[in-house]
Amino acid sequence: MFEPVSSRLNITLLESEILRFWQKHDVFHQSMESREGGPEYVFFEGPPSANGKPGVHHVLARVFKDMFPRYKSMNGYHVLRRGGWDTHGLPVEIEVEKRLGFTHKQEIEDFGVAKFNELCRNSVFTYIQEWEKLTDRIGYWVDLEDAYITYKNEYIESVWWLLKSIWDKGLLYQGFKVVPYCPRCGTPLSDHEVAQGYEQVTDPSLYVRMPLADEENTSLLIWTTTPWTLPGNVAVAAHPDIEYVKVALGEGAEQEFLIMAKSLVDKVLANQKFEIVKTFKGKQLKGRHYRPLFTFMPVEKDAHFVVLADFVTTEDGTGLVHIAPAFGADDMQMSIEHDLPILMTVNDSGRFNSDVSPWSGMWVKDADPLIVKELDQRGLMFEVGTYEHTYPFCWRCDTALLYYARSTWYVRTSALKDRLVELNQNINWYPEYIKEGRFGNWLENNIDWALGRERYWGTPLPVWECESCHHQVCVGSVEELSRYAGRDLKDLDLHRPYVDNIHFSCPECGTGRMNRVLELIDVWFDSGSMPVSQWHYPFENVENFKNQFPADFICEAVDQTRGWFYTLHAISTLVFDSHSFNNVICLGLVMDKDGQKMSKSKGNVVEPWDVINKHGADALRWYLYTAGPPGQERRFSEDLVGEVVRNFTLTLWNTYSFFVTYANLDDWSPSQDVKPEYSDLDRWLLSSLHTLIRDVTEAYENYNVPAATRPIEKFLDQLSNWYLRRSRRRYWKTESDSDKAAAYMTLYEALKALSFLLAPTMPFMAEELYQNLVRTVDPEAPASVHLADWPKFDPSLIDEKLNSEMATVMKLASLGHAARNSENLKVRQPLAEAAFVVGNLDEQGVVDNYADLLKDELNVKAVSLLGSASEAVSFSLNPLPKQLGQRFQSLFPKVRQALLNLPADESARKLLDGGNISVTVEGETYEITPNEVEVRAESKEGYAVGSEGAYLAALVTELSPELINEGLVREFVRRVQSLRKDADLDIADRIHLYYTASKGLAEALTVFEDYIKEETLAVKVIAGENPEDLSFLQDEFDDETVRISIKKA
RNA sequence: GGGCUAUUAGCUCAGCUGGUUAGAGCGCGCCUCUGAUAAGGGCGAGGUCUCUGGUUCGAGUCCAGAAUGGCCCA
Repeated sequence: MFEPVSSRLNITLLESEILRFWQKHDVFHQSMESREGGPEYVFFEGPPSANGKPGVHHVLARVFKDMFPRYKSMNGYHVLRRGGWDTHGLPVEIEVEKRLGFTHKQEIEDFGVAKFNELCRNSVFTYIQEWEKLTDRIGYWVDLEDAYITYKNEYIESVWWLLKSIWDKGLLYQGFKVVPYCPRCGTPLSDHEVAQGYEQVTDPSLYVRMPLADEENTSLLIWTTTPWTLPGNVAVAAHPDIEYVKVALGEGAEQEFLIMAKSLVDKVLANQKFEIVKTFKGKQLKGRHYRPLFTFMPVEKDAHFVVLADFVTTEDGTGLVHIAPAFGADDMQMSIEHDLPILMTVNDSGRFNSDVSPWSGMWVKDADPLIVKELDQRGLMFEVGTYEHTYPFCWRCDTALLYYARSTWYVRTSALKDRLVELNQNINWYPEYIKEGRFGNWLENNIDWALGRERYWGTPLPVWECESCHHQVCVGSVEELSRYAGRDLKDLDLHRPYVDNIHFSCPECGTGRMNRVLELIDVWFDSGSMPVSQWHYPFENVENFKNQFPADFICEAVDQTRGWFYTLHAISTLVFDSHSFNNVICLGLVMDKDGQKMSKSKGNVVEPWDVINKHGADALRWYLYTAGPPGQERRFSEDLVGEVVRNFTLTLWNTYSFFVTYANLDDWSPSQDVKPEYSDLDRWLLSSLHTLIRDVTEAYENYNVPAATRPIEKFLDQLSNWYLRRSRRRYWKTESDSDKAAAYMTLYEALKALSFLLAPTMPFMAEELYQNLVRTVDPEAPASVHLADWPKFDPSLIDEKLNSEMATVMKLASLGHAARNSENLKVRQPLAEAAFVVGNLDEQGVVDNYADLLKDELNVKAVSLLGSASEAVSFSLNPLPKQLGQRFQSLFPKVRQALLNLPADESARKLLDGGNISVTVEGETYEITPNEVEVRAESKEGYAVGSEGAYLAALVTELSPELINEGLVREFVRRVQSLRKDADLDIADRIHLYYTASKGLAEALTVFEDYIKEETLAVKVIAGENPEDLSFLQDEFDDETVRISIKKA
């Protein structure tokens, strides 16, 4: 006996019971332990940070991460699924700062770094319970009890080891560079951080005069959108080969001369009267001095002259670019090439320093209008407008970034660019275009990794520097640091401020004191180092690391291309000269219903719990797998999850519940003695099933998620709406013969296989099916479907011919229904005959071979094939472009026309009998085979016909009295059945049936009494009577009236 | 400005190396079937396959350009 299954499904109840079951039997850990000794399949968890709530986009990543480890486990692989948490970094600090009401770094210093970091450490897991609950509820199996945590000393020590390895290769260096800098956070941002914060802004657009020193009344005209950089100006750049002009503007005393690029004159001086006085190449401007706009700071070097540079363009502006070395990467390059002074007019809070007296202490962007005003008053402002462009903002605090010259630490990744690119060839990217596209391009354009962060809560950069001789050492372990310090530091917290308090004397000069450099490292280095650091390698777990590197599979959203995907790849390339992962699924971002990215800051994050509580985790998972290509962005819609439940889950459930109900009624089990005798329909279903197993397995091996899921939907549809619909009677007939055994066995095999095929994707439903269908009959079977083996397909059961034949049968049945419809012939009315036309000779056998099936489905007494000799239809020819086009190329249109000119009926008959026909085009005669022309059948008058392309179904519509009677009886039976249903009778309950009917119907009912008894499980049929104590149904149809009552026998 | 990617029915998506009637599901309207089904079946309305050129006997598909959305980089 199987556990009885209600036809109603309570999804959330079912899922919570399954969760309890897994927990009780510790199935997750068993799924790892039971596969120990098997080949390793390595999965890396990209660590999320638990100081924010998980959203739907996290669910997306987690369910994709889940399915492959489950699949591989079922295939005998040992899959460690170690979780991880990303715990360092600015986001954590910002949360704490907000709580403390801090707005500036100095407040942290005053508060005390030790205390501050303690608060950070405590806040890191604010939402960890939320994460654990959700992870558990969606069935994502990952080991969170044994998760790696990036703030642990062991983790940090491994990171230090990696940094030391990079240092030893000479790839860690300190440089002076203009970096995107957040003045509020007081730290430079890495490129991937900057990338997250571009916004459309409106900035001032200024055209400013720079009066030449040696030419009266003549100015260089420059353009800028950042007035605050003007006090730092030391030069103007011109392109050596662009044409410049001197133009005259105004009259008399008002007259002045401006210099700018020729091609921009019309744009800049639109609506103004001007005259070009002189045209010359940019190189002629070289070295021309102009009068500085501001002189706040002393200039020790020669400055304020024109330099030549290739980066100057004429896309906008004036073709003359103002250079402030402290505030632009190109500008800094110029200062190096031309030995220009660097004017640091702004402090590291983004405010003017005391030298810039009028605006000292003012936030530079606030000073913009004041600077404009001053220049205007001095007559230097030519034009002021506004300019819309994208400008970077701090991705966390939303402060405008400044490009600002800082000394900071870099990893010289650009030195290994070629290796990064080569090793990328070892990675399979899904979707594939990321490999050479987004990721490949990023590697090709690699720039050094800005590693330093001037912050508090993070992995300290383990570099110590001598106060006196500036000798630097990089420390790669606690043990090494202990040696330097001359005491055992194994209990030292490797965070600030504790590491900062470790000093020792300089090993180089022997006298100076060594201080740590104070910087932290980019948190992305933390997460990118997880293959190593999660094992505390090389200090421990050397074997584990070696077994678990590189990963076979990782999966995150596409925004990690420059994030985790890159840092994993970069670190493994730098340190191990290896790639870090073999296969990666790169998910598209989840958008809200309007196509906007979901993010915490926008507050449009969909609450995953709403969806799960309503539709269940399986349905949400299935939706995410099947909704579209994984790499494509997707708009999330809760309604579509509901559709999964209606179309897929409930269909599956009903099929399952049908099976269990009837199998129990018949006391059937897979081990019964009756030998099944499979029908064509059974063999077709098994063929489809094994085709499905083959295709799904192949899809998993290729990381093709839609191909691993969508075909299951199609199979289930065919199982439920064709196989089962066509087989229904086989289950409720009374005798338990070999045909019934075959029907049960086939359906059982299909449902059982589905439970395995669905295990990685719908783990809850799969478990339910498995427990009831497998475990109840085989207590020796593995305790869970997730501990069982993945099914193997049997090629001997795959019959392509059968598959295509059945497709034809389904098509004919569908046309038969269409034909009935066209004449309003309801299916309950039996008809004498249905006749079919099929497209080609090979398919003609189908009608005979599947005659019973077609008769039953269409409720007709006979089926036949309308041969070529038939008078019932007329034919036309449809020359097939694919075949004929390829054969005749440009001659095709003429051949086609020639074929259409042939007498259609005669040609069609030849073709239907397998013969060739010939056409003559331009004097040449060609033989045309039946494969090259489709024969189409069309209806003649007097038939109910349905047709599509070459296929046609025609129904004989004349009704004999017997057929009419049978139709009446069917109407009657249907009403009895619906009474049974309304009375809530069990499907096997016997009844007593009473009726009174009008004359014609009464006659029919007498003739078909046995049939009625069989269909309605009536042990007694009493005509002409409706007992008064029973309610009755009164109805009219086909000009007959009837009154029916039933009673449970 | 550059790169990647997408654009097919009201919505969500298929459409293989080019083949002439562009499909499915949902939704909508009409009809129908049913002792597994919250379902099923049939018909219908709904498409200039984003646009413009080109290649070809033939373009949703290939090429060039453009537009719009998304992401990334400047």
